[in-house]
Amino acid sequence: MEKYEPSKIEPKWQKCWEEHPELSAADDAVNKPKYYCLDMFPYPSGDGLHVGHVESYTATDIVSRFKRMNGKNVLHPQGWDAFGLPAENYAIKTGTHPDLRTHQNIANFTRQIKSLGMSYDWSREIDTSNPEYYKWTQWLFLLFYKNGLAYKKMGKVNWCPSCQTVLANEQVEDGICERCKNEVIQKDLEQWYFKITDFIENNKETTGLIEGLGKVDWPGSTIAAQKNWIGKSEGVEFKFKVKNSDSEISVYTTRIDTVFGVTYVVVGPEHRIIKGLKDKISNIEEVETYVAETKKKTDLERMEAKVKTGVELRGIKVINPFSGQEVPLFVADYVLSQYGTGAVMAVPAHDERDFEFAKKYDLPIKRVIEPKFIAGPGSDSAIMPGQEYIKRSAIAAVIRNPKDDTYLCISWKTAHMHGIVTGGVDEGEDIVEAARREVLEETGYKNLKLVKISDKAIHSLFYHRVKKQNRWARFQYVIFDLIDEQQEAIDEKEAALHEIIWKKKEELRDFFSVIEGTYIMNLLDNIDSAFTDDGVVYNSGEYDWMDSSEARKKMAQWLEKEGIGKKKINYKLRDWLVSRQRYWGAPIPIIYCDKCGAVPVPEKDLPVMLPTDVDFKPIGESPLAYSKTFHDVVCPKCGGKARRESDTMDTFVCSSWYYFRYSDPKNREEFASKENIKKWLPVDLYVGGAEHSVLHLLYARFFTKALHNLGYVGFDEPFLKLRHQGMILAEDGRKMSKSLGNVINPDVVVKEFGADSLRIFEMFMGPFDAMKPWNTKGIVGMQRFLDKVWRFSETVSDSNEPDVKIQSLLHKTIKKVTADIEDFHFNTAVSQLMILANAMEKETVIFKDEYGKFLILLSPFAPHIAEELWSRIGNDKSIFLESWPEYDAELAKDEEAEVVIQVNGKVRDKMTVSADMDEEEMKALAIASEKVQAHISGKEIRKIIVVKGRLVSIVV
RNA sequence: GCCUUGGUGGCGGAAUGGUAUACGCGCUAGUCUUAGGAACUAGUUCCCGGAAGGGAUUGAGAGUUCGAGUCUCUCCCAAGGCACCA
Repeated sequence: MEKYEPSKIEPKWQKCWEEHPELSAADDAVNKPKYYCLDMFPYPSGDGLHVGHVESYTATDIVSRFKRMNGKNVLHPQGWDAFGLPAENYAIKTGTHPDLRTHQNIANFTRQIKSLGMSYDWSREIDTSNPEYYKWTQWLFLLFYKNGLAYKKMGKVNWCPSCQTVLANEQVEDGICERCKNEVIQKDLEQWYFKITDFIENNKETTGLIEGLGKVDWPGSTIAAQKNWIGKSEGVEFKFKVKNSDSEISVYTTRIDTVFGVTYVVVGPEHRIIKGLKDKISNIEEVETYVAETKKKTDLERMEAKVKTGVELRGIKVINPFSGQEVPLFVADYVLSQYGTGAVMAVPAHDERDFEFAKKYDLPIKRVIEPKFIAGPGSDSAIMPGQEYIKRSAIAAVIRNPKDDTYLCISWKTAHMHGIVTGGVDEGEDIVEAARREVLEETGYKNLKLVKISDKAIHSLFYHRVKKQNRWARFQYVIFDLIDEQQEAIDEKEAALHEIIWKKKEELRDFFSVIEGTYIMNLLDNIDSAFTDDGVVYNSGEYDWMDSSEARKKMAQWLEKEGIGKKKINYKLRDWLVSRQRYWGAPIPIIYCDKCGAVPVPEKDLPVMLPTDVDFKPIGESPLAYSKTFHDVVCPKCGGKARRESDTMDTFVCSSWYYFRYSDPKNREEFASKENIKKWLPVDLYVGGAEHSVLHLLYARFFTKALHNLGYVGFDEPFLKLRHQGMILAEDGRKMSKSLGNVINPDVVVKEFGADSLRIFEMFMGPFDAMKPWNTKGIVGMQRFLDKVWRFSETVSDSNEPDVKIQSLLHKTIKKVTADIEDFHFNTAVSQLMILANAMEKETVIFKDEYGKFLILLSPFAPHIAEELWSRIGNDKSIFLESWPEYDAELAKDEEAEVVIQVNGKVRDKMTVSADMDEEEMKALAIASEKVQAHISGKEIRKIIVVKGRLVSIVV
């Protein structure tokens, strides 16, 4: 038999599959259950395919082939996200038209993908820069426009001076353009927006962007990232009255429970109250100078400023509606004008920013929240007397509050760890005994009962607060409550305890303050940080001793009753800015007429074609504006002189709906027909990089929701199941990058090892979603494996006398590989195939049926070699027309099982018995074992646990 | 700081609460070969021991359990996302 040479067989089968497109085509007509398996379509960059592309495309190829063999009508398309800045920048540099460059790149990508044996339905290929495609991008823009979801407004926008275009908030990272890494500045410009904020919450029948995340199967991190980006916060908005004036200042807060701690109010520099109260502000010049200065700063400079700055509006006092207290008013640029009301109530004791500011300007800091370490009955951190004694989960202190029958508990471990107990534990002494001893010395009580308490509750008290100060507090005293084993005695003991506490009150004052019968640790008398957690409210009038959450509820009710405020929900997400002043994108289909204003281009005139007579140099305005053929038009409404909108759309608009187009890529009447959308969508499996966790996925969801809301589609989440491939690092553990010269080119790997080896290797490297380093030596192992499979095809025999061992392993493999593909555990699927191959190789004869089934299992992973060997064992049809094998639970069973015998949890012997031996028999055999006898003889057997076919555990 | 995901041999990694280290790489020895390579065979978590055997071990500590990599709690570390959003 000749050697396994991938370079010979792979091109051969690729050609054959190309001649038989029905093997990978999605059939609109057939009435089988559908499965839509989608890759995030690539941007065809000049660098060509990356090993990361190979990883995700192999995964979807495996799933697609697997689903087809399981009788599904699979839609597995590929296309090109062809518009975008790199091609345009390349054009500026070299003078090559972006269209030409893009299509060269697409040709290269296509060649590379085909060389990997991917089973795409190429008849559905799409290209967002093709007028047949962007016609519908424009049509969707107009659909949104007509329904009030696309609008133009003047506003502060992110402007990248280097790219010479505006950017969406999502494309700015830390004030830096994510593309070119230059600083982004703020500019006032009139721009187009999509109303994505209409869909944050449910909108009529359409599930909102937040709630919809609850019904999709997506990675937790991506769901979290989206929620985080939307940034929903629930709070209240209410008014501070300005003293001696009709003016009011609305503030927004999520922590109304801290309102009695307000010591000043701050407005952002753009707040209109500054103008409104101009006459009353005694230092107006100073204020105006400050405002002017902050306006000059970029967002980046504002954020980078280490020290908070601000100016008091002298002569102005505002009144806290809860306490009636008068507090000063400040202007400071740490308050964001765009968020909430642009004004905040400042609570330095419980907000880090306010704290910092108050320290700097020497403003009062008033504490109104204490950490909650007194647990009420029913709470899981509350421990009531009479609970069982638990051996090592000691306590240090239990103090009862007789007023409401709650207990303060301090765990021994925690107390000791933090130096609360000074006595310490002697070497080798039991920690619980140490506690008893110390208590005894302190109090003279003997019948101490130790109770278990939640470390978590303690944690919030000691660790959290103390660590924030970057030092460990040390205590000199400890008070123990005594909970006697006799319930009756408790009252008496309690009295005694209180006596002790009161007696020690003087000494204790340093760290316990006594408030209303509740002992509150006064650790932070010298506050050097804000306490920002929820806790118990005090110094707050009628709200005293409520939990933060309860106080928030009651305070909001009061505000609403008084008519000074209301509950309010705020979001960080703003509307999506979609216009770009660049050439290589889909033109916005709007015409401006002096008479009629903005007029949508009539549908029959779509697409608005990108002109070719332009210079690409970015000049701060779209290059389209200088195309005579493009710019000057007549108004479609009145026939008068008019000009076209010269901006193009953000490329994310093009990629927000492409998954619809695949269902009906050649439709000239609609973006996709209703039947085809209904037939194929939503997408069952979507695979792509985690870098799209926020932008693309959020925008695509918005498009689907908008189309659902307008009645075009019957579902409101486009991607049911989403998986991200993990990043593949270079061999040195660093990111692959051109500048480091450590990029692996798939072409080179295919040439040296073959596409099948590359595919299997990328699947075998580790969990699909994990970051993993490349290792060229590792591919050798894959080649050896495939070589082995190739070699032992020689031992295949027509006879059908099954080998029990191989048959059992084969069925186990069918079971595991099937489950692993469903679960995206490709690495263990490959490993299981290797185990089967290793076993088959050791046999002198392999039966054809078993070998064939093995090849079918291998085929989605390594399609070329599977197809080749399949034909070599006498099949004339493609292996991909076979059905996926089913496993037989009976055959997968082991006849014999190796049973482990444990004594006190340690493995002492093993025995091989028949798999269905009953428990009594196993017990008897286990006890009879010599090695076991050595460990149990002379001892009493207390317990025996038997797990059938697995183990016997003997406890002595 | 917050959110998310992780931490297991020399390396990538595997393990429904039930033999930790499957599978692959690497390494060691051997077979074949003029030689190198390839291929094949055996071995390979660590410590003690010639062996039989024993002990330790899944970032650290504790808890639940006959039994914990896996469940609970605390701490430490790493990666990624968000971040002056009140």
